[in-house]
Amino acid sequence: MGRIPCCEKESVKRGQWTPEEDNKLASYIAQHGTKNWRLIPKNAGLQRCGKSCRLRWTNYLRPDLKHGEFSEAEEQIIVKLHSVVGNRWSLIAAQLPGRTDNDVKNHWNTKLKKKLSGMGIDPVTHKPFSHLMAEIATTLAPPQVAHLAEAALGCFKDEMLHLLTKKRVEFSPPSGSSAQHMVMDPALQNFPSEDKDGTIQRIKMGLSRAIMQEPNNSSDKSWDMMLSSGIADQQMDGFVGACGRSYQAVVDEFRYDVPSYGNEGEGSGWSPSMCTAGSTCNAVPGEQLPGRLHEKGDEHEHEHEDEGEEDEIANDARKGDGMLFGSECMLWDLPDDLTRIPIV
DNA sequence: AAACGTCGCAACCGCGGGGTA
DNA sequence: GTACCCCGCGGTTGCGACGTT
Repeated sequence: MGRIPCCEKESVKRGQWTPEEDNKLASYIAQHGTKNWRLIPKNAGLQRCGKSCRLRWTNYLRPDLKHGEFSEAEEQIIVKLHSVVGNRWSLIAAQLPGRTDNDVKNHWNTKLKKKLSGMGIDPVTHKPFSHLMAEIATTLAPPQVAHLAEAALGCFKDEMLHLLTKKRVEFSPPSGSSAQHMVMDPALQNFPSEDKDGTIQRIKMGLSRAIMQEPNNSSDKSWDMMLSSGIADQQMDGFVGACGRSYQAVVDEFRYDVPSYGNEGEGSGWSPSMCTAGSTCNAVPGEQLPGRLHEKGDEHEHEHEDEGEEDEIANDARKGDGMLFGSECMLWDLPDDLTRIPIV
């Protein structure tokens, strides 16, 4: 027995709302409120189903809605709350006055996910990619670690390269399983011309560093930052209550899981200072670091950068003093043959 | 200028929870 | 206890706008 449809599909209009329909709905709700959505379209003279009306009202017509760009503070709140509750958009939206769950969800899917990925942070777990790799790698024997590095290159390179070049580059995973078989497919043979900024080198270094990196200790910093960078205590109380978990549980999860999204100082929350909590990174907030991945809008930023950049990266790496790859600091000490990508 | 690809937003869909008779 | 109704939620899709070739 199937569910009874909310309306007769044949008799209702679907698709974009016209200004006339908006007016009818808005003026009806202004007079009668939003009780019983099933009756609203009928009474308002609309050929729409109640569900469609509710959606239109809650996502677009409501007078208290904020339209337009998300502020940086809002973005930080979304990211932080998402790291605690995941895709519970309504919960997250409830902490952002004037924003709907649909807004938040769309913004997350179209912007924030990419932003985090571009910073080397897995948008699902909110951990740096390198952490995920390191967690797996610590349980593996050295030969398996080599395989992991290889697999990781296969998995991440498409996304990474797309983010960096804004071009879809199709690769097939290397067919061999050992590091010595790490020969890129023909598509990559053409890549060196696009690797002027050392993209491939960075990916190689980042992944291999990731594997060698010790999982680091978390700190209280991220939580403190969260409270100080946009979410008031009171707001957080409400949120913690709404997500059905104890305050301490949420705090603990933040302390354990979340990289330092917030500001180290007055700089932007999205600055390169978004290093892993407890990392040794000593990056200066706001300073453009060599390993930072590009964002839309600064795609050409590094086009003509100092040619000594690669040396600088290598030096940093040798010193082990926390060069930034994506968003965090990693150590570099993997044999060349595990990471070598032949560049023709 | 046209064709094609990508992006972002609005809207839809199906499921599940809560309330009620 | 259960059947039904209404509503909210999260995932997905459609389509116009915009950018690139």
